[in-house]
Amino acid sequence: MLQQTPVSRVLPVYEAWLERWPTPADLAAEPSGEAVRAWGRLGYPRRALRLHACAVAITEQHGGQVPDRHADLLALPGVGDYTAAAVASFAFGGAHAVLDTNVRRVLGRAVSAREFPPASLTRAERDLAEGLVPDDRPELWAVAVMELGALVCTANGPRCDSCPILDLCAWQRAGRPAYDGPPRRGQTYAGTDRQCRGRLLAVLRDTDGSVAPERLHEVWSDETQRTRALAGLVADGLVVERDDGRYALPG
DNA sequence: AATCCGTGGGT
DNA sequence: TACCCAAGGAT
Repeated sequence: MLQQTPVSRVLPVYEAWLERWPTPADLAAEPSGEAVRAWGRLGYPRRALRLHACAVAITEQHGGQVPDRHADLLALPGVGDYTAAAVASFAFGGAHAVLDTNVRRVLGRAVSAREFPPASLTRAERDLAEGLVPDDRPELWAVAVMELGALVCTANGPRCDSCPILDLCAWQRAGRPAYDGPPRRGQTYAGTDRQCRGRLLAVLRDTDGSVAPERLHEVWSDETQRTRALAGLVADGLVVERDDGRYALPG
């Protein structure tokens, strides 16, 4: 849930989710469409599908227990290098470089004197991060660096006056120079397939049972784009077309 | 390697 | 008002 989504928006959904499905087996026993519905408006609903698939994999292949090894975590649906490292470290105390957007920014500033990290994770960043993971209580290091980035060393308006490592920050020492790398393109959204998919799925999510195609027309009039987006949702497994031509979340 | 994939709060 | 971007992953 936290992938590309702020903590404050995740928390209420997370609480409700765990109350309804306390264990992986509980979630695995449900149709994937229920996960998509319960995902609500967190965004990137394919994550809901993958989390459901993840619960199935844990139930069927790991005896219902979340695996503790990085390689096993990495093999789970929707779990990439960051999430595998985060779970292996936070939950099991493993020594891994937990490289999320916050950590990349903190290390980029404190060590490399750059306001923002490169657009994509570089080998140099990984080498640096791995070299900093301590042997003793590595999970404390991981959570500390991440929280520092989330609460103090923020992307905009960093609270440098209350930073605990200000005296060893290379970016501070360099006079906090502004970012001068290639422009990081912003995501336009209005009129995109993403927006269209979001509108279509919202109709399905907020409706019990199935909906007629006409209901989808109401939220996106451009037929070419609507058809393409709907086909994409079906291909992703987020939506199913029934024999009677109506649409529904996967049952 | 570059693109695609949602949503909403902050500025 | 328009940006910016947030505990990324899959292809």
